[in-house]
Amino acid sequence: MARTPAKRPHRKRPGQYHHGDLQRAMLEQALRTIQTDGVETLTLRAVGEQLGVSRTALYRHFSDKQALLAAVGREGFRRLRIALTAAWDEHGRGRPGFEAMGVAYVRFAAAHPAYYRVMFGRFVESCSKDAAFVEEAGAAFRVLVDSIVEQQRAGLVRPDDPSILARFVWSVVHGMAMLIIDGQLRGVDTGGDALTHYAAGRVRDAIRADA
Amino acid sequence: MARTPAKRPHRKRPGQYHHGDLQRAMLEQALRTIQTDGVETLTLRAVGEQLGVSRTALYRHFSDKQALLAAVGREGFRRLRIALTAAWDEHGRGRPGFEAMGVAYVRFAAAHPAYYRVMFGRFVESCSKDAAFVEEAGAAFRVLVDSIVEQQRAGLVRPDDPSILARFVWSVVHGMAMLIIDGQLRGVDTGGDALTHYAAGRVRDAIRADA
DNA sequence: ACCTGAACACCGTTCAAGT
DNA sequence: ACCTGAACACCGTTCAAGT
Repeated sequence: MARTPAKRPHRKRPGQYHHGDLQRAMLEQALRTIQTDGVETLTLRAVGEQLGVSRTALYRHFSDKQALLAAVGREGFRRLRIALTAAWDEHGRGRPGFEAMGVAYVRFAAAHPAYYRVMFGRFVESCSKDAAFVEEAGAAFRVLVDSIVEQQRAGLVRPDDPSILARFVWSVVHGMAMLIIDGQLRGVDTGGDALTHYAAGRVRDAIRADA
Repeated sequence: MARTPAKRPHRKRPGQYHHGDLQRAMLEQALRTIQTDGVETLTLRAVGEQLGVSRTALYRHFSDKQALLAAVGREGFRRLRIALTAAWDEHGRGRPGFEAMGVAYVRFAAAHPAYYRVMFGRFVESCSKDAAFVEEAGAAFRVLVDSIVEQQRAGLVRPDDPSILARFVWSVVHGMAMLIIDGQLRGVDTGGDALTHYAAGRVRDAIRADA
């Protein structure tokens, strides 16, 4: 998976007044905080403080806290889409590629749980007003739909409506991702590897053309 | 589905000092608020105020806000389990019964989204310390596992490890439930009926013994 | 045993003022 | 244009005191 190095956003020098690229720095700082401490403990005050900037400086660059979170979620969907495309391409754009996509999806969620929580769940309601967020989420979903259409053309997948088929597969990976993130599999299959592998086989049987 | 009438918890009379059954009243009031306004807007202060009681009275009955939410989630799992058992029993404890369980699961989530959000997602971490919560969640899961074992004995379902098979099915319904609740299907299949119906057929093919 | 009221340490957000 | 500082209206939680 393409991993962007977690470079720390620079603190403002005490002397200078302007930060430089405060918008970007705030997004990165929010990301770091969310990844280490979770979304629920993210405060605008702390973000400002860690950048050596007033706690209200954020409002010059984001309309409010929700807008900051929408930007985080949007970045998450971008990374997820890249991970999915890479898996699909690198494994031959067929059944193995499709399975690799599923694995990549679950791994992304397991590796960036806080990220994933911002992308889905409870913020989405307010994020749905953010056009860029919706667009990025749609782009990620389209990778899945396209891969299904391509497999249907190759006679690998049953010729049902691709978008409902995609929503079914999405449900499976999303469900696994959430169960893993919420620690619902803790103890029996913490990372969800056994489940992911098993589900890959079941989904293959569920959607194959030659059933 | 068995629906408990949403009887409003009684306000304390201004004159009297003791409320009576404040613990129960607070749980019910929290439920009402969550169902109408969502979890994120639930405040202990409002709960107290609506019951005509001081905003700190709650601490006599719950250790903190998390404990209140754990009690809500626990009640949610109880109702979900009852709905699942009813669907399974009333449709013949076979393939139709299993499909009815799946439908009942998704319907429960769609009908009580805020409930479902408390049961899963982000609170679970702290709820996992609450023994009663964990027990109730386990009981609901066991209904699913038992139904799978029963179908395996009848030769209807492939003889894989029942618990991993159950986790796969759980992922499917949980994934659908979350997508519906988060409004991710809004516009195309808002209530998720088309998806639920389609998924039922796919899951049947995925887990059938005579594949 | 059960509840209150004031107090504490937090929030997000606004707005006039500074640079 | 960008940032600050004080202020406002909220939170959850603690704790001594009342009934």
